[in-house]
Amino acid sequence: MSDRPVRTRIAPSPTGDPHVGTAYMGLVNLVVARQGGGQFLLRIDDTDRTRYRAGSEEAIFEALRWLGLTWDEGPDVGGPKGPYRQSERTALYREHADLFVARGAGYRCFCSKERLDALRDEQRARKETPRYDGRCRDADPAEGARRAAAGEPHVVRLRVPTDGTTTVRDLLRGDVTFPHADLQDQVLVKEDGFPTYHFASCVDDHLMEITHIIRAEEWLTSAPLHALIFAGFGWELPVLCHMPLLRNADKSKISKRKNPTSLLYYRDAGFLPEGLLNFLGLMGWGGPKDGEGGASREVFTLDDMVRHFRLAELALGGPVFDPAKLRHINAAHLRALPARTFAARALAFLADESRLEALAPLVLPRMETFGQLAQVADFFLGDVTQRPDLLVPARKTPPEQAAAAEEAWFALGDALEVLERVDPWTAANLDQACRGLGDAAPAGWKPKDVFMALRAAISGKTATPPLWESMELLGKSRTLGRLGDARRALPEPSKKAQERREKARRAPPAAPAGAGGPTGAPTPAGAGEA
RNA sequence: GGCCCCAUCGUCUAGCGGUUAGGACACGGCCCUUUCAAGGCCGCGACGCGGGUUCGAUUCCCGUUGGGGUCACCA
Repeated sequence: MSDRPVRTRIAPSPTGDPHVGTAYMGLVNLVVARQGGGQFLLRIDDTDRTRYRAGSEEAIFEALRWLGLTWDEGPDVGGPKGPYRQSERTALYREHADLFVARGAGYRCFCSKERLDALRDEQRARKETPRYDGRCRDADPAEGARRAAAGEPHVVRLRVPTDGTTTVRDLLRGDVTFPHADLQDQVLVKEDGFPTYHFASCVDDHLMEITHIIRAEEWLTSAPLHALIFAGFGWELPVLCHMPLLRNADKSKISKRKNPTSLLYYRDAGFLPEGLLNFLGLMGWGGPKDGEGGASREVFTLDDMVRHFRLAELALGGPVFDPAKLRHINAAHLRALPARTFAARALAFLADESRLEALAPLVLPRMETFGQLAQVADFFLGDVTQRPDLLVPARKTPPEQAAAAEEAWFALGDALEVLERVDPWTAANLDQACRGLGDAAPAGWKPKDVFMALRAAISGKTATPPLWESMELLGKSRTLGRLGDARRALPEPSKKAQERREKARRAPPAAPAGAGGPTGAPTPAGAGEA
């Protein structure tokens, strides 16, 4: 790491919308690479075929390009260390897995999933930390090789020393020590032959000559595993740096439940890339200290950041992502635009020709002059002021309103869950997916009340073009964003009420057929490591 | 629960042994103004707690509390 040129990377996985955390990591990694005169790479971490979402990779490219976080090497631009898509590197992983096993750093494990599940349940019942019991650990490697060659399904595991500790040096926190007793023989290659994150990432970081691994703090506890993998290969470990996690207002890890997290949302809602980047740069950092007497300045550009940012001085408290502050920073950048630039960018934001074309069939029947366009199309063109009063059925009497607000909160939550899974985002699909929502209407609500709540949430009014067409045109990120806004405009039900509701949902009295209702817990946004 | 990380105004942060603890957002007030913004001024508001170390702790150490993360053939 000493005199090699600085090389950093982000490795998002294409499992959903491009995440604001990806942009945060991208920003820091880009800045550090630029400061070191090196390269910033983009690697797509798509080793989990079950979570892969079509179009997600393109959306990541698009969002990062929009932000101006351009990569020097990546799947689309190529580079000397490619390929940069992990699914295209399987031969490399297989080769390295064999080498790893040959070196005795890992071993083949033939335990069945059933056995491991049973083991885990047992351990949990005894209130122990679930971990692999090492049954295959000391089997004869030659025997393992023979069974593997015979095509017997198996995984490859890391051989963690039975005693002692591993200490990793984090750039921001110093040495962090993990007893091996708390680690387990992690799976490195899955039964399907694909590597797990841990393995692929280490192999790639080495082969791509990454010098600084800058990633989110959630990875800190797997750092010793990675250190062991690098050591197993006899490779030099890059500099490790774990960044604090972006937080919701309640300090939990940022989530789409409590914040818009999709970069596409911020783009479509009319934030400037330089504004969002600036705001992200403020997370953990006070801005360039180039003011009077070294005063810090919190409105700055990417170039300023490259000039002044000091990774080692980053604040470690998990910063709360505050939309109000983001708007303020964005406003500063907006107001600095020369009139000419403003005009060009405003035009680009409002609508390109194809978007106006799509708008035509929805607004034409509802307008007589262009003078009425803005009024009819207001919620397509810009932000909406939420009207909590419109989210509950109009005929509810004032005493019923409070209870109805709670019902609306839950109904919007259900809608959010259903809508998140709609792909592709078309009116027909939306219609199909939301059928069950009407049937699942709260007691005392008619199906149309639920759809009126959705209408009010996306538009702030009760008279609009057809719901599904409107949602389609509005786009997924903004639709979900507004539903979330509407929900936050309502008082949040008590924890108790939420638990009660959760329980009722798990054991539905009579699930309406084809309701498509929410079943399993939704997977949290896969920001990947970036 | 085990392990790991973290801790200055409600929020983002400055501070790196001696400061009236600074700035920004938000909030409140005033000014400017035909209105609303923007802008200017003022105000509100923080070192979680307990031990040490030290002449002196927001700052260093330990503990505690609180928050967060992580414990998958997901990343």
